[in-house]
Amino acid sequence: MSPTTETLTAERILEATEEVLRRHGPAKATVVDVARALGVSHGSVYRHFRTKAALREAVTKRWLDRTSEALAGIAADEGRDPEARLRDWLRALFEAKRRKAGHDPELFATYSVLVGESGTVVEEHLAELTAQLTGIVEAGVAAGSLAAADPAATAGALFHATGRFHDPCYAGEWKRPEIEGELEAVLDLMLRGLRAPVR
Amino acid sequence: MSPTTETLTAERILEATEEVLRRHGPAKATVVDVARALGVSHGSVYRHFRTKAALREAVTKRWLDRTSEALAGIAADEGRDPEARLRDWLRALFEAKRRKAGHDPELFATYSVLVGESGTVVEEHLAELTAQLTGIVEAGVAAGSLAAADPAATAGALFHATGRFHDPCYAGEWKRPEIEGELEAVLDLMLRGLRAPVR
DNA sequence: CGGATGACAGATATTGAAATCTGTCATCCG
DNA sequence: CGGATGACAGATTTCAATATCTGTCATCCG
Repeated sequence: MSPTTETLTAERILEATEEVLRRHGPAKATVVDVARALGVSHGSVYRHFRTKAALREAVTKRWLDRTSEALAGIAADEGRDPEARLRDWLRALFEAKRRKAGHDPELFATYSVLVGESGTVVEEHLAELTAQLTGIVEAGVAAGSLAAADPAATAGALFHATGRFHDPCYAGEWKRPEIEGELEAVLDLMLRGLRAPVR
Repeated sequence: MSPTTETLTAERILEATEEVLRRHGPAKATVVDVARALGVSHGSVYRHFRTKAALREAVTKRWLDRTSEALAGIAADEGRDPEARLRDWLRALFEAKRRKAGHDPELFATYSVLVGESGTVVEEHLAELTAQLTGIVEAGVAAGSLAAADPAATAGALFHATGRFHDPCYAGEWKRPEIEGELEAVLDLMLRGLRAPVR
């Protein structure tokens, strides 16, 4: 089962890096460890990723992209009521984060550190999420059920106002049982404001 | 004016501790430093505060109480329109935090660390702030200008939804120029939902 | 007597020498 | 020739010895 028989691809390096990060944590995971796990020299890893930071960013991007893709399904479900989609999307974002943080806190902490390092990648991820939200708000405006002068700004406000329920810096709060009710209270307050006045 | 001539009070110890924290930062400030600054032995400090943690908590409490008192003025101004008071209170909270973080980032970071250590004290501070907010919401409900079935829950939602604009973990964001507009967008969205429907 | 002191034990932090890591590149191999 | 290698320099981390700190308490002093 010598891994050296397969070609060394960026993909295989990323998988090995995830494994090394899972095992050693963000502080102790080294490029040498990754190379060792793949049975190659560390020089070979540098052929595919210019720096250790670039390698870590690529791992972070993969992880963030998995979240985006899961949510894209809800955002794109054109058949459903936009208000319900908005609620479900924000609830799904919260549940996904909470599940990860609760199920494997160390791995979640590891990725939180990576996210803190990877400026550009994170910005793009947040832009993608906000774009999905904007799409839902626009659908609501088009259908006449939601009122928003500037859907993109409104989506931003929705995302910022729910930070407590998706930002890793609040991960400790997600264990408290009241947290679900707190999300519902924020959702109720905001959606009351978003609903188009009945004429 | 040798300080040794004055009596050693909890108050004087707190002042000296603030000074030592300001100078050395949270990691390097020791009880021995505080005693040295006061010209006494460190055993004397332990006569007034059972542990180093208790001393740090007392310093934290003083700092947090200063913020609460400044905001209490806005919350208690019964003469003004509750919606305007709500906006001003949340804006004042944001401005106070932003000013501190911008003016002396090191000191702000120091207090952020202390806040992270001082569980109970911080909980009480948050309870006090939420109580002030609840008072404003109740005044609005009483005046008929705001609609809230459960003012305390609504106040909690308002506080949670504006976390981005007062929680120290977002201090880095407060330097961006767009941040003021983002707060206004969140306030607009929430206050639209809070406003009592015109009959 | 009530409050301040400083010696002390165990816990924590600092320090500097040795080990390891990052990133490069001349060299090797299929 | 194109990709893998491992020696290397400089940066970073580890580790163990050393120093400092926390919290207690028997003792001292006004």
